Amino acid sequence: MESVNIKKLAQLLNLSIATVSKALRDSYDISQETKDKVLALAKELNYQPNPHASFLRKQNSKTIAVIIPEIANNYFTLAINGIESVAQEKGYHVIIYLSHEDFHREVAFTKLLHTGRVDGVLISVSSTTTDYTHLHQLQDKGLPIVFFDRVCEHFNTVKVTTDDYQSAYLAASHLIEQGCKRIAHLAISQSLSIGSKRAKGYLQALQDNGITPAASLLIECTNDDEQDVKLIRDLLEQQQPDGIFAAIERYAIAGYELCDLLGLNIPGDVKIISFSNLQTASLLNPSLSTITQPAFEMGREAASMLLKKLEKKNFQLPDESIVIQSKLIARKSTMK
Amino acid sequence: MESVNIKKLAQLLNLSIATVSKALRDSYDISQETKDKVLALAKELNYQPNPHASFLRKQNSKTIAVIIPEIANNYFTLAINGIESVAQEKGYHVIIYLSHEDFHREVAFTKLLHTGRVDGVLISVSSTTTDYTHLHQLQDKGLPIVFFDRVCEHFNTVKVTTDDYQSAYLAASHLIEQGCKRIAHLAISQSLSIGSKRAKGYLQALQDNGITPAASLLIECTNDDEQDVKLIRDLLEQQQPDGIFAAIERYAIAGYELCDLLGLNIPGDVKIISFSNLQTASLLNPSLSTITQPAFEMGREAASMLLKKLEKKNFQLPDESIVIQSKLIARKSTMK
DNA sequence: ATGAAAGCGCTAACAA
DNA sequence: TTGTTAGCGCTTTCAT
Repeated sequence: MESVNIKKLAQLLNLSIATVSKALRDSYDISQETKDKVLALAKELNYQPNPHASFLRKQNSKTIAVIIPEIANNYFTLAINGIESVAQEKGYHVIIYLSHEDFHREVAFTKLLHTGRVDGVLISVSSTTTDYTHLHQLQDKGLPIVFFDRVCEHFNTVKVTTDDYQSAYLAASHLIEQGCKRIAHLAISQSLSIGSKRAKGYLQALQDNGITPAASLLIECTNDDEQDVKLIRDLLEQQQPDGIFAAIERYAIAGYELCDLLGLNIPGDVKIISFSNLQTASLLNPSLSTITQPAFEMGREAASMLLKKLEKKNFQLPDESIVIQSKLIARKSTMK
Repeated sequence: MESVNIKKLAQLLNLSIATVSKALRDSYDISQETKDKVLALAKELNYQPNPHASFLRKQNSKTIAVIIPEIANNYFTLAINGIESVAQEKGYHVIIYLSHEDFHREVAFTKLLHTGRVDGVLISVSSTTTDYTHLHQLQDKGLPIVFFDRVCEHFNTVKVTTDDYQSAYLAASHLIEQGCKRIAHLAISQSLSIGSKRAKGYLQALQDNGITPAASLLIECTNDDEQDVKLIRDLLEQQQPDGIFAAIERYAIAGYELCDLLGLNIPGDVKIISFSNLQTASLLNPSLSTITQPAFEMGREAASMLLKKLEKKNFQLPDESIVIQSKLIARKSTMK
C-alpha cells in the first residue's frame, strides 16, 4: 500500500513535514498562500491522514465499538441505524461486535478494547451476563461506556432505555381489558434489566386488576429456539392461557407458529401481544399487537451522549437513565 | 488512558523492550524461562498490544470494512452474521458503513479507507452507484475488495452472488404454472447487477412460455417508500396483474399493504412471490412465497475469500463469481 | 512564517 | 539469549 503521506506532500511542495501538518489543520501561523498550496495538493492526491499514526500522538481513534447480542433482530438493526446516523455526522467509525448472547465472547471483546482500538463503547449486554467487572475494568482505563436497552442498573454512566416496566404494565392491562383471565408472560432472562422490569410490570398489572399471578404462567424463555418451542408448547397445552404477553419478538413468533400447529385461534383462543419492532407486524395472520420500542431514537441518544463525552473535554457522562417511551399498538391479535 | 504497554512490562521485569516484544510473539531466540515470566505478567496485567502502533510497523490493522446500502434488511443482517462469524474466528474487527443507497456516501467512505484504516473491503454497492472508480482507486492502492450480492461484474476480483437470473426465471415460471397470465415484475434499479439479472430471468421465463412481456408490467421501483407505493398502486389499479414477482422484500411488503387497501385478495386476485429473507414469511396473511437467498453463506464466503487473501501472502483473489443457490419456497400467496 | 526534532508503542534488523 | 536502535506517520514544542 503506497499511500500518500505527509512526507510525500512535503517533498513535492518543498516544505517541511511540520509545515504541511500545520497547514492541513489550518494552524494560524501558516500563511494563507502556503495553506492553499498544501490543501490543493492534498486534495489532488486524495491525501488521507493515517489514523493509526494520528492515534499514537492524539490518543484518539475516531472509532467506537458497539457490542450487541445479535443483529438479525429488528430492534438492534434500528438501533444501529440510530447509532450510525450520529457517527456518520461526527465522522466516527463504528465497529460491531456480536456476543451471540454469550458472556465469554462479550468479555473477550472488551479485552480487545483495552488499548486504544476504540474511543468509547456502546453496549447492550448479553443475556448470560451477570458479572460486570469486564466493563468496569474498561471504564477504569478511561474508556467511556454507554448502555442501551439491556443496561446495568448500578453502573455509573448513562443508560438509555425504554419504559419497560410501564410498557409491560400496559401490555398486560391491555390483555385484561380485552377480557383475558389467564395471562401468561414469555419472559426473557430475569438477570437482564429488561427481563425483570417487563416481568414486574406484568405481575403488577395482574395484581392491580385482582388477578393472582400464577408461577406456571410466567415462563422464562431461553436463547435456544428449540427449547423455547418446547416451553411454549407445554404452556399452551397444559396451562391453556387466554392471553400471552411476550417480552421479545422471537417468543411471539414462536407462539404464532405453535398456535398454528396446535390449531389454536388467535385471538379467539388466545390473544398475543409482544414487545416488537417487526416491520410486518400488521401483515401477520392475524396482525400482531405490539409494544414498539423507539429503537432508532435509543441508538441515536446513546451515541449522542457517548460522542458528546468524546468531543467535549469538560463533559462527564452523568449517572442517569434516559428513558424514551414505547408505544402500544393494538392490532387483531388482541381483539375481543 | 493509562494502559499497560511493552515499556511497562519491560521495566517491571527488568528486561529490554525488544526482549519482551519477542517473548510475546514467542520468538525462538528467547529462553523459555523469560517467555514464561513475560507471558505471566502480560496476562496478569491484561496486556494488549496497541493496534495502532502495530499497524505502523506491520501495515495491517486486523480490521475489515463492510459497506452495505442498509441494515434494517434481513438479507444484510444475515450476511453480516456470516461475515462476523469468519471475522471472529480469525480475530478480525468489522467496521460497518451504511451508504443508505447513496453513491456519494459510498464514495466518501471509500476515501476514508485509503490509508490503512482497514486491510480489506467487503461491499454490496448502493443502487445509485454506476461508476466504480472509487473502488478501482482503492484496489489500485493495494486494498483487496470482495463484492457480494450487488456486485460489479467487470471488476477483477471475487464476486459472491446467488443465481439471480435462474431464480428469477423460476419465480416467474412458478407464477405461470400457478395460472398467472399478466405477470408484473417489481424490479430494483436496473443499474444493479441483481436488478438486471432478475429482470432478465423474469422476461425470459415469460417468453419461453409464450407470453409477450409488456413494458407496462415491468416496474422499476425506487428507494423511496412513498414513490414505490404510488408506482405499485398505479400498477394494481391500471394494469390489473394477476401475478407479481418482487425483486426485493420491501416491494412485496408494499404490495401486501396495497392489496389490503384496495381490497384485492392474495392469491385469488393476484399472486405474489418475492426474493426475501423475511423470518415471518410463513406467518403473513397469506403466507408469502419466497425465493430465499443464502444470505449467511454469501457473507461467510465473501469474508472467507477476503481473509484468505489477507492471511496468505501467495494467494491472489481470482477474477471469478462464486454463485450460491437460492431456494424457492412456495406458500399460500401463490396458491392456485 | 517555517523547520528541526522528539516521541507516541511497536517491530525487526543488527549488535553484543 | 538479550539489548540497542531505527523508523512506521503524525503532532507539537521549541527553535530559527
